Amino acid sequence: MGTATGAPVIWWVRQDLRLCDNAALSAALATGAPVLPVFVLDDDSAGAWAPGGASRWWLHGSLAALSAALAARGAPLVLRRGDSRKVIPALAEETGAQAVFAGRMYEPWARQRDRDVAALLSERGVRIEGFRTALLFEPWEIRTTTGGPYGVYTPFSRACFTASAPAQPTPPPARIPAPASVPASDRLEDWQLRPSRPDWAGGLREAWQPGEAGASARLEAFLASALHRYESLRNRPDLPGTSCLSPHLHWGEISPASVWHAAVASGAAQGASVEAFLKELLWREFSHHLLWHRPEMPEAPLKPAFAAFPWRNDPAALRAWQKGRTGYPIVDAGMRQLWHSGWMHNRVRMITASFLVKHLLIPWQEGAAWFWDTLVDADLAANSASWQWVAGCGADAAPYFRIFNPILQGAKFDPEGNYVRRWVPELARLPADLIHRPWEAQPLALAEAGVTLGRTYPWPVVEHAAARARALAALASISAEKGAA
DNA sequence: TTTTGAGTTGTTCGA
DNA sequence: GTCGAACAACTCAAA
Repeated sequence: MGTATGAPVIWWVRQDLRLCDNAALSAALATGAPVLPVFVLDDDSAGAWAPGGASRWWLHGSLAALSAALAARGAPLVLRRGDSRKVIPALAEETGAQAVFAGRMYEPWARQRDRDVAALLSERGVRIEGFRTALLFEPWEIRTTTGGPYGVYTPFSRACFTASAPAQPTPPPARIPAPASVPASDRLEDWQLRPSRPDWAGGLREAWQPGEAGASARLEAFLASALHRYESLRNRPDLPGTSCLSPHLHWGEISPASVWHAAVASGAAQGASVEAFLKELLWREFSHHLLWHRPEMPEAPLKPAFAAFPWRNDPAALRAWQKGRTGYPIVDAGMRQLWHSGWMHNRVRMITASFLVKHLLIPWQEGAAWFWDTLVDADLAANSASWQWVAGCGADAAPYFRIFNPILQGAKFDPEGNYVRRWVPELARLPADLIHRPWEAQPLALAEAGVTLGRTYPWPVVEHAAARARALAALASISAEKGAA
């Protein structure tokens, strides 16, 4: 191991805000040169897919945590803002760096940007190397027997289980040799990633601890208390049955390989629950697989027939959905949990998304845009793939007749009504058998619970049976047979 | 090339 | 109240 002197190499930190199990960082360290960690806030390149409000709040915390962890190991984090096509080559020039190491990104805009940056660096004789830091498998590694990409989840997951297991995670470096001269950095505070006027982030602060330490703590808590019952309780929004790792995984504060191996090692005795959890990690992989092979996925339906779907333009209904005022308690609870905490239980994401798309016939892109702005785990691959799946226009999509009944779903997965009570407090005093359908309650029962429909809580914006019939008719209008007739 | 079985997460209706 | 079938047609993946 030589001493760290001379020109540095750049570790370009992106969605891999961690020191553990980071192949890009390891490769930078392996050169023996001083390492300069750099993060670029590149809203220019991301365009419409720049991080939304909740994601920016998270990013601030995660960068602060990474900066502190790096400082403790002797290396300062350099922050720069602007188009990476300018910032990265300029930094290489300024520091004399001959190499740049980065974790790969898979968003279409990021792929284009990274190609451009590589070309610009190449002109200057600087090399850039990409590493797999965000996924278990590269999207192009998993292939069907004929060599093509998968379009159906189950065979994709089987191929992943058959492929060689992801490598064991590597420990964090004890020390990171800093360059003798460190270029100027922006102040994180000056980026104003956190809201101030008004400060709406109180619920986020309560719920989350961004950063690598927070990610590890969340994983440990999940392994200790919920993994062994994951298969049965993961659908219960009223109970802490899920891992809540999604934002940590999105920002790369923990590697999917770390999560994979921890689950396998800790839950060996509860095979079914471990397998159910690993399959969720593979859904994340599948989303990236789809985005890689179908880069139009965030904007356009994967099934072309849906271009002719009779979507409605209904700003008032969209607003009611966004604000949790649809009159369907399980839907409103989910939308308010999202607004308050930046996160929503997966079961409720399906219910609320189905409601927007099928009961209200509002384009899935509107829902995806709202989630993009409000979720702390907003991820282009997962968000786009999941909305398309619910809408029926995606890969392996839900059949046309699968229209969630928000009353039945509420009764089935929030049987005591405690999830609704938590997020829709004006209904808290209704008994469990009425809380998911307050409009059917007798006047006396409503009065005893202090509920006045239309005043303390809205009437349903649409009637379920009528909305279901309307959705089925809309779907029939784009079916192949109908189109040919 | 052709064939075959299958496809995350559901609801409703009628027996 | 419970239970099983119907609900389209299509595409995918593998044999």
